[in-house]
Amino acid sequence: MLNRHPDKRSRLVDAAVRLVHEQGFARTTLADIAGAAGVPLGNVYYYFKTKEAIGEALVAHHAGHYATLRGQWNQSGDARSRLAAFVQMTADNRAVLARSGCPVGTLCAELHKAGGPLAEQTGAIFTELLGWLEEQFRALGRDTDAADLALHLLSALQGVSLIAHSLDDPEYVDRETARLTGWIQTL
Amino acid sequence: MLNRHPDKRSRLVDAAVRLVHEQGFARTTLADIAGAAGVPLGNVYYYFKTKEAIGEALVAHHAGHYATLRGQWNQSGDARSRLAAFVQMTADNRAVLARSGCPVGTLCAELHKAGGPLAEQTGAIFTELLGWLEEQFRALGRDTDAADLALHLLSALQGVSLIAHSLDDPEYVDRETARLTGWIQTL
DNA sequence: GTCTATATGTGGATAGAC
DNA sequence: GTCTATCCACATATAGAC
Repeated sequence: MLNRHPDKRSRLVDAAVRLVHEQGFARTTLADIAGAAGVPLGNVYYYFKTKEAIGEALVAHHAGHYATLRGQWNQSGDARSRLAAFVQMTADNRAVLARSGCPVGTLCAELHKAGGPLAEQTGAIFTELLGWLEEQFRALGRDTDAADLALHLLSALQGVSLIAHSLDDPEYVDRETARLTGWIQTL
Repeated sequence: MLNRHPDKRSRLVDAAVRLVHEQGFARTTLADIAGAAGVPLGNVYYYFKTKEAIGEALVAHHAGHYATLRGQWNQSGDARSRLAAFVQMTADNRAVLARSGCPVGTLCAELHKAGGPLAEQTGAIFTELLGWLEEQFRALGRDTDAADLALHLLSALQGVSLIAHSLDDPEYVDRETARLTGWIQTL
């Protein structure tokens, strides 16, 4: 990625990230993205050969975002506080989650029904997250069941995001994250 | 619902349920549904005024399906065994869940991004399920936190369905349902 | 009630001037 | 590199014969 077109290209990606989160990938048209980014429709194809190419940039954006967060969390605190920070991030996003769901979770669900290479790339974000969570649980001395605990935590957060989104009520996020935060303290 | 056209209409709904689960609602065309049901495209509009009307029938189908299951579970066993049966149903569906996700969860996610009245109708399935789960936990003597336990259980199951679907691996379902089954026994 | 043919709208993608 | 105009495929929906 030589990034020779920082302005327009990143504006297009930013617009795509926001619109796809709100409307879904299929429902978001190139005209929507171009309009939101202030770029004429035809010019989009100079930066992205196809709509799927925008999808790839989108997935890369989310993957990079979570990689950055993990890097920050790895800099400070112990494993328990890192897990708490992860849960707290979900709690802080209660309003957005109720309105549009988890950006990664909803994208995974949609792209996997469509099939194709994009689906696997999105799923990889979960794999990376599960790996990082497993490391934290292992650091807490849960060597034997670290992977299961990681799966349980991510499942609960993804599930409550889906439910809060489906019922359009951020209170579900509050209740489940409160429970998970307490659970982490008992480990 | 007078159900004066049992054959073709129910064939169309059955085909829609299957195809929408596999492909998503937006990606499933009326031609797909008509073809799978062995009905000419134009004739679909005699039974359903619009595509959204098919969506309503679809949601009603799922709502009815879960209502029937709850009715069966309510007939036998105690609350703990009912909760175990609910989790076991997810475990038994591991292969389908990994391939296409939870029919209700994926439908909720997709329809809620599209907006409109269908979104609320689908979400109501979750509300009904949460209510039933809450009753079971209350029957176990968890009066104060029954609603939170219900939310936790449904979140974990919906979340692991999403993860297993995103990573196309039924083993995630096995691991999380095993944990949840054990958890229920401790309550 | 059933089915064929088609109208209508939309969205991804391209041509080609500048 | 940029932008306008347009092509083309496809999906919902309708018209109208039978």
